[in-house]
Amino acid sequence: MAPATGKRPTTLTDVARLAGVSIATASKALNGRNQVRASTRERVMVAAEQLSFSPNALARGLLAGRTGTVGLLTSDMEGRFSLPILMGAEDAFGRGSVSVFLCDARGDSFREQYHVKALLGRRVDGLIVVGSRTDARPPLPGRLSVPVVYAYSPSLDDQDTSVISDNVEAGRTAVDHLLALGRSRIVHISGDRTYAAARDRAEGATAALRAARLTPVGKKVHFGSWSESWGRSAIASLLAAHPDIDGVFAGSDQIARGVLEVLREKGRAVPEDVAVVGFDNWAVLATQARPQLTSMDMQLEQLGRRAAELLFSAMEGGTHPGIEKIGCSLVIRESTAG
Amino acid sequence: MAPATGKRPTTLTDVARLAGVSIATASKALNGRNQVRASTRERVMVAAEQLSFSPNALARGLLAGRTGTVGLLTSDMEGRFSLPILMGAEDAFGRGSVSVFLCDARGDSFREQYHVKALLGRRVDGLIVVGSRTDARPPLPGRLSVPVVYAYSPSLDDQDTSVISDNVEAGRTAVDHLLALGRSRIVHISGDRTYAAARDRAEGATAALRAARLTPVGKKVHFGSWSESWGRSAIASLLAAHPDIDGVFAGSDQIARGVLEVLREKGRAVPEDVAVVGFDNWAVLATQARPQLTSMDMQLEQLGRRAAELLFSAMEGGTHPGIEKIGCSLVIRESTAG
DNA sequence: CTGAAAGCGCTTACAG
DNA sequence: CTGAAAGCGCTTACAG
Repeated sequence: MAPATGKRPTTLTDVARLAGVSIATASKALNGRNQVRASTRERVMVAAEQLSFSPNALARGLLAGRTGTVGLLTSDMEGRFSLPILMGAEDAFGRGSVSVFLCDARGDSFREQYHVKALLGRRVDGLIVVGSRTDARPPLPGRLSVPVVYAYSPSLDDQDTSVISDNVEAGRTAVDHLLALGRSRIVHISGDRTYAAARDRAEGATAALRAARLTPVGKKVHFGSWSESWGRSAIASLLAAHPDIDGVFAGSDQIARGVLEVLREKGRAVPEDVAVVGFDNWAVLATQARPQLTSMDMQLEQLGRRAAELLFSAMEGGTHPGIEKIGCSLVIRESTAG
Repeated sequence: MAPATGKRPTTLTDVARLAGVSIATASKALNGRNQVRASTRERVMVAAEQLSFSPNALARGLLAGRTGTVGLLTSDMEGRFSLPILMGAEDAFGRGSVSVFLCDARGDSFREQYHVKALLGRRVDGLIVVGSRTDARPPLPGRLSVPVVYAYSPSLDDQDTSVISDNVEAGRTAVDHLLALGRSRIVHISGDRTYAAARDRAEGATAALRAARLTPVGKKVHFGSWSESWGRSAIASLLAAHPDIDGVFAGSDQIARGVLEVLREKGRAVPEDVAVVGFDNWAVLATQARPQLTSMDMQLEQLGRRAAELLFSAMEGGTHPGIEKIGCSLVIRESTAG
């Protein structure tokens, strides 16, 4: 049925008729083929402009076998991870060519299947799959007809192409920063240990301490949950047992916010008495903390850009099996900078 | 060129050949037309299954004149508003039929134009435009060939279809809640007054107070910015001038968090001494506050559902000029519940 | 330089 | 019940 707002979209036939040429010539004129007389091209362009002609990408895609469309499949319901990745991917693909469409599977594998089918049915040229956590995930089932790049959360199949943040190195960087400030009574308070993100960051943090011939205060990493309330209760009991703590590496900015709050209440000055590093560099939390929070940034836009580059290359026939890691950067604010 | 991962997608022709029928019959069998013998249908189904045939939506769309695709154009870079709206829209369109693709214009009208062109070129059946703030926005330029629904942020053209949250009523609801708790020394601390959201909520709040023959403490609404730090400084100076404040309506959960923090520091018990209501019901902030924060919820999923319904109806030829308002709901937590 | 024709993958009257 | 044919809107060899 006809759309409410109007007139059926103009077609190349309309343009050709108005310009008084065949559709073949109109097509060539519009696509910059050079077997067209300048004046003819001009007439066609004017006609197209006048009718605000916009070529039907469906027809084009049908012919070309590629649609200039990429699907980004996410399960990140808050969009905290996937939107920056989407932006990075869009940037990498650039304006002129490829469009990225985002679908949300909400962590439901049935819905994921549905979206994959819908996207493939619409003949996207490739797929970027963004996980909601950094743990490796099963690859999309079935033999897919287009290349796939896994971002943020790698595929379990090491023949697939994956791009992730280097959480181990980030843990090391965070602790090295505290060490460089002269801190030596350092604790690592992190989130749910069932998350690879928690374990990886802890691994890096522990390695950095070990390299400095130190062990974490309390002799272990303190796993819990990704929440402010865990940050509060963890730091409270740690301070009671180890009043000499002088550095905290928190597994997330939420945890760090809880830590900062309790440090304030206990009268510990940050960063003078205790320096604090968070993780995620989530602006809403980090810049509004007292003091403002130093945090590790996963560089998600860059991750998205890289995912797009790898996908583009794969669409051209390239192969990139394995996991590529993107470095995280340290964003220094008041909580470690005085 | 051929995609790296493989074989060109199977076509109806492949299926028909394997089943030993014509493509016309294969098509009818697959689409449940009833002019097909049961055993033939069965053979075709098996063949399609075996080749994991997925019909080319481009070809279908070309024929049908509609693609079963809707574009959701957002400018909300954090996704806090647009992702819930996306989910609501997906739900409303249901599984079987329409897919929603999200594009991010990042508040840049050039990029918005680009995305609109890309979406229309791909022949979406309709467009949902989601703003980043509640202020009315200029309509998409040009005569579009598909219906458009504006969500969250209405179109300035009252002939367009818009769905928004009822911020005025929400302001009233929040204050009525405080009044019902017996509070009478109420302040409203809100965000940037250049935002319609701030002004609308303030209008509702003021009306509710007036209806109770009260004026806000300090005789005015306290506008500032959408941040915790503004919440902190605003409540601090208000408490100094008006120590008898017993209720706070904050224009956002971020502001409310700042308010709660200072109330704690000043030794005011919440909700016993001062009851606090926030706005947005942003789980990360509201559930981790001390005490947990009562907040107004804009029901964005419902807003998305309604936008999808209106768009669907418009695609069928219906018209719905004007602005439809979705009610916000009060989510009661400890900060007003004792 | 220009246009008639074939074809991308599908659906739908229309004959048989 | 089945299939040959036309056609959706476009592009691209191929003749002229």
